[in-house]
Amino acid sequence: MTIKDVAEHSGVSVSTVSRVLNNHPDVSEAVRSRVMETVRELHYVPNSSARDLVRPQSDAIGLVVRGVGNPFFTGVIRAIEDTIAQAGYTMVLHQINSGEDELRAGAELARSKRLQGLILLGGCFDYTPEQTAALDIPFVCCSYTNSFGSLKKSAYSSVSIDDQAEARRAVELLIQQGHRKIAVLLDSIHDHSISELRYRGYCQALSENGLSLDSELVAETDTFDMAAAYEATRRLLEQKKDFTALFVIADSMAIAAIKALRDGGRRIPEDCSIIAIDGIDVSAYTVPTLTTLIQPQASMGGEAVRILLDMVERGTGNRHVRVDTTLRVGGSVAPLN
Amino acid sequence: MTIKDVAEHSGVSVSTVSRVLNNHPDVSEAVRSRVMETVRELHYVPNSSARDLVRPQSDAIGLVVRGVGNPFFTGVIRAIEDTIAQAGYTMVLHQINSGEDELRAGAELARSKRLQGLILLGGCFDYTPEQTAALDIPFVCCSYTNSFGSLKKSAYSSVSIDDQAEARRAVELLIQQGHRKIAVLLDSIHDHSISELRYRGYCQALSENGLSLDSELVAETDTFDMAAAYEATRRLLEQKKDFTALFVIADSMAIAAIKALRDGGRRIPEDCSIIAIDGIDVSAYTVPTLTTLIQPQASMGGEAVRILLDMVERGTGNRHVRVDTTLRVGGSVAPLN
DNA sequence: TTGAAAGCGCTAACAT
DNA sequence: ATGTTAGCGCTTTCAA
Repeated sequence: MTIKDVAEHSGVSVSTVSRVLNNHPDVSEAVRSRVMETVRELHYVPNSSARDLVRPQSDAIGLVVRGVGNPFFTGVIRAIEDTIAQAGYTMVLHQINSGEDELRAGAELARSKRLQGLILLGGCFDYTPEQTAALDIPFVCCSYTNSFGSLKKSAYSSVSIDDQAEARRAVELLIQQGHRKIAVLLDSIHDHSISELRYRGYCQALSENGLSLDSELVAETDTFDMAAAYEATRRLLEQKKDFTALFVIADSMAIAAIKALRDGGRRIPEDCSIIAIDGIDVSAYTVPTLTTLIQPQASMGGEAVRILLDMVERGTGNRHVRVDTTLRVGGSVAPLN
Repeated sequence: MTIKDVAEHSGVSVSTVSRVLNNHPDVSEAVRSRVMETVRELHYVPNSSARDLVRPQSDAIGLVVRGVGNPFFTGVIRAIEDTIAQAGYTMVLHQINSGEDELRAGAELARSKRLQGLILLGGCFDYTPEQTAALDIPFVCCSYTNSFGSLKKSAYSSVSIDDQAEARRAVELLIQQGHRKIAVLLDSIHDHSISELRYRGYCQALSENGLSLDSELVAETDTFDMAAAYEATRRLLEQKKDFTALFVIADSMAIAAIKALRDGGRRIPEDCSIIAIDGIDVSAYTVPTLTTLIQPQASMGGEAVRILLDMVERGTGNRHVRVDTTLRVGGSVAPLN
């Protein structure tokens, strides 16, 4: 079932069918409707490989996401999709899993779909110039930076929060409430990624406020999943450490931590305050509502697209945008009694 | 940057480059390494449109998902991806939004990627034969059926739970605990979809147990989002209806309902029991843990792939598989005191 | 307004 | 072991 079949079936040439399919004006109404009729009848769908192959360039913007299931990403993806569509472009989403290399995936997507630009969501923080060289189109890192890599600032674009500063802010909010024994729940202190940055902010807040770091109050999960977060929190409790507050580096982990604490007999916030960073939808429905620093998912997505389109359309250079979080005052933080 | 550039740059012909790229055995080691070197140097990535165009057929299985953000889907998607990979095929994921037509999207994907088969996740329950005719490859509906459409059983495959029966089971669990005033929280009683089926189960359980349907105990949200579920539950409470139990058609909505009830001063389960259907990860971390009928995400995904590959490889006919839910006994249901 | 034909980048015969 | 070449399905000049 090709355009040729449609052409023969309607008694016209392939170029005429192509014109009809692409809404070219110079086709008689009679022919147009005859062709459309055939298309319907034959359930013809154009082969987009062939289409993409021949078209000089597409209107496609690529989005490579590591883990579409990540609830934090869903809001960002929605914003990206909307902004791209509004600008008259098409979004091509490509999902990869934790093992895959997002730069290779992006490069491949760029070729195969003739992308105009690329947005990366949930990538690594440690690219080298050699790795990004494979990408010959503009790209922007959404919700992360190259803090642990060797890329020059001018070699990539990014939209992100200041992870370390925001983590520090979160921990300081706890300190301001009188807390001194503050535990932290994170993926790993050496992941060369978001977890490490936020851990630095935690350390910074402690030291700036004259508190010493107690390694027994640092709970590592080695993953971002909730079961691990629950277990790590339980272990923290078992050590009978007398922490009165907990900083969690992600909302989803905090949801599990809340349950572990309550299952362990701690009331929140009376016995233990808890604060996190992310601001995913579901964490607004915990009991008590999770107090968290909300990353502005919508504006991060929108900004990423705007930076990219500026580069694509106007040839502007790479840009880095820092966005601020917003404190969601839930009920999970209280002054130390 | 095409295969031709690579060929010229390495001083060989395009076919030799193609052979190297596709791991054909009949290439000398010297030439192979020289070509690979050039590929790296030039950051060459094959144009997959051209590739797909020329290859007789691919090893691709398509997955069209309405709303990758839906937490229920993530487990299913993971299972589908794993099973497809294990069988030596490649998964092509295509995400669509609520407005788009999954059949058209699937047909387009099938063409463009030369799919061997298609899995639909989150589609409509009311296809007509005309609509599915556009799809000329085997497909299976995952987590839904054609209950409201006119498709013959032999015209499509499906993997799903028996929505009506499972809803009835959930409500009966509440009745067995002595509850008589049972409210229901759902999307719409006339959505020609999952919500309507589960509502039927609710009605059936009531009537079979001699309970009358009270329309004031039916809360419709007209959407699946949590904010609407929260509001609808709040309204239910405001009517001061004396229900002692609540059946919610989806876990995510139940999470919001729990909060609304607790914010309204109801204790769970002492003042109000709550049960749902789905079994998403996060609902295991509510306080109390949500009691729910778990849809076996992993086996549903795996089964969908197996049905599809049977059709693709062995030419077997369409098949329909019903899977059972598993009760997760949380802490949100208690006997009527 | 329509048709003929070139060519997009690639793979796979078919030659050598 | 390597090169030459014919298409895959489509869009787009160029001619008529």
